[in-house]
Amino acid sequence: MTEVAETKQERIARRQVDKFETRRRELAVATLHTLADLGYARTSLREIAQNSEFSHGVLHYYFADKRDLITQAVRQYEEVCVTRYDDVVANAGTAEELRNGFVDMFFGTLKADAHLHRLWYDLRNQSLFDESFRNDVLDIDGRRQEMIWRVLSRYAELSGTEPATSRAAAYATLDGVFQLALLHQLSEMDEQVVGLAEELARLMDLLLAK
Amino acid sequence: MTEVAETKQERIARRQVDKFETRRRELAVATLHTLADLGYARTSLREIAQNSEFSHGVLHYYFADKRDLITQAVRQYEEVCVTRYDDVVANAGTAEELRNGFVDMFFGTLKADAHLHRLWYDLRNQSLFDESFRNDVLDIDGRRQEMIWRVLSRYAELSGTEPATSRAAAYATLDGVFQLALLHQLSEMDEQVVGLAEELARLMDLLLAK
DNA sequence: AGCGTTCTTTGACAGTCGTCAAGAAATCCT
DNA sequence: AGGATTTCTTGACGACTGTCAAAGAACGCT
Repeated sequence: MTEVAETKQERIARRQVDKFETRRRELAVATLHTLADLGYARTSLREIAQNSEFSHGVLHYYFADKRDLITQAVRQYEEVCVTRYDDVVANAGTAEELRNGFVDMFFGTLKADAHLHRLWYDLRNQSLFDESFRNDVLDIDGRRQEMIWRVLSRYAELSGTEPATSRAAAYATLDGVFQLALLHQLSEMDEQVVGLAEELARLMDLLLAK
Repeated sequence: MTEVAETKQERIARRQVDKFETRRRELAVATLHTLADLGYARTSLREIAQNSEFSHGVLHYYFADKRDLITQAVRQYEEVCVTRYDDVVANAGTAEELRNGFVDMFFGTLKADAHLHRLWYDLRNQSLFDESFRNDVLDIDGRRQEMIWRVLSRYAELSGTEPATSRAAAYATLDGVFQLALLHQLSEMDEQVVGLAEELARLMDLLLAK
C-alpha cells in the first residue's frame, strides 16, 4: 500500500513537474518573442508578460530571476536552430542537390526568421559582456559549428574530396556571410542579399580541397 | 570696420565652435570607453559622465539626447577602425610579407582592443533593432569592406592572381573569423584563437582565384 | 462540500533611467 | 573691474526597472 501510495505521489509529483516545466517553456517562448521584437537592451519582464497570457508577477513563480528566464529561453532557441539543415543533408543525392538545398534553406530562413536570427546574434554578443551567458552561448555556437560541418563534410564527400578548413573556420566563414546578409536583409537592401546568395554557392566550393 | 568686426566675430564663433566640437569629441571618447566596458544595454548617461571629468548634466548641453551622443561616438569609432591595415598594405613588398603582416595585425588588435571590438559588434547588432543607427552602421561596415578589399586585392596582385570573391563575401568571411576569434579570446580559449590564427593565412589563399 | 495545495494577480518597494530647469562657476570682452 | 556669455553642477521630475510579499483564484483530493 505504501508502495502504491508512493507511486501515486510520484506520479502526481511528476505530473506537477511536467506541468511546471510546460509553463516554463511557454513563458520562455513569450520571452523569445519579446527579445526578437525589441532586442536584449529593451526587453523588460513586464513586456514579456504582455506577450504571454499572464501577468508579470508569475515570472518570479517559475523563474528565479530575469537571468534564469533568459537563459531558459536561449537554451530553448537552440533546439530549433541547430538541426536546420539536417533534412537537406539526409535527402541530397548529389553534391549539386546538397549545395542548392543548403543555399535555399540558408536564405529562406534568413528571410522568414530574420527577427529570430537577430535575437541570436544579440544574445551571443551579450555574452561578450556578461559572463553568465558565456557557457550557454559557447555550447550553442559549438552545435552550430557541428551543424555546418555536417553540411560541408557531406558536400565534400559527395564531391569526392575533403573540406579545406577546420570546423571552426568553415563555420566562421559561413556565419559571417549570414550576418552580413541579415544586416542587408533587415535594411531592405535586396540586391545585396541576392548577390550574397549567388556567391554562397561558389564560396562552398572554395572551402573544399583541390 | 564692420568687416573687421565681422571677421573678429567669425573668428570667435569659429573658435567657439571648435571648442564646442572638441568637448563633444572628448565626451564621445568617454562614451566609447563606457560602451566598451559595459555594453550598450547597461550604458547610462550617468555612467558615461563618471568616465569623464564632468557631471551628468553637461551631456545635455553638448548633445541633444542619448542617441545623438552615441551616434557621435560611433562615428568617431569609425575613424580609427577603418584604416588599420593600410600601413601593412603600403609597406609589404611580397605576398608573404603582406599575408604575415595582415595576420599579425589581425590577431594583435583582436587581443589588444578586444573591448573596443566587442563594442562595435554590439552597436552593429543594435542597428538590427534600432533603425536610427542603421545608416551609420551601414556606412562603417562599407568602409570596413573596403579596408579588407584593399588588403585582399593587393595580396592577389602580389600573388599574380585575383580575388575569387566579391568585396562583400571577402569581408563577411574574414569578419566572421574575427568574431569567432573574439568570442574565444574573451572566453580565454587561447588554443582555439591560435588555431584560427594559423588558419587565417590559409583562408586568404582560398579567397584567391586558381 | 470543504480543506489544502498550487497557481496567479495585484500592488508596492527601492533603484535607476533620460531629461530638463535653475542657478553657480568660469570665461570672455571692453 | 564689472557686466555679459558661456560652461558646468545640482537637484528634481516622471517613467520605468527587477523583485517580492500578500491576497485572491483555481484546482485536486477525500
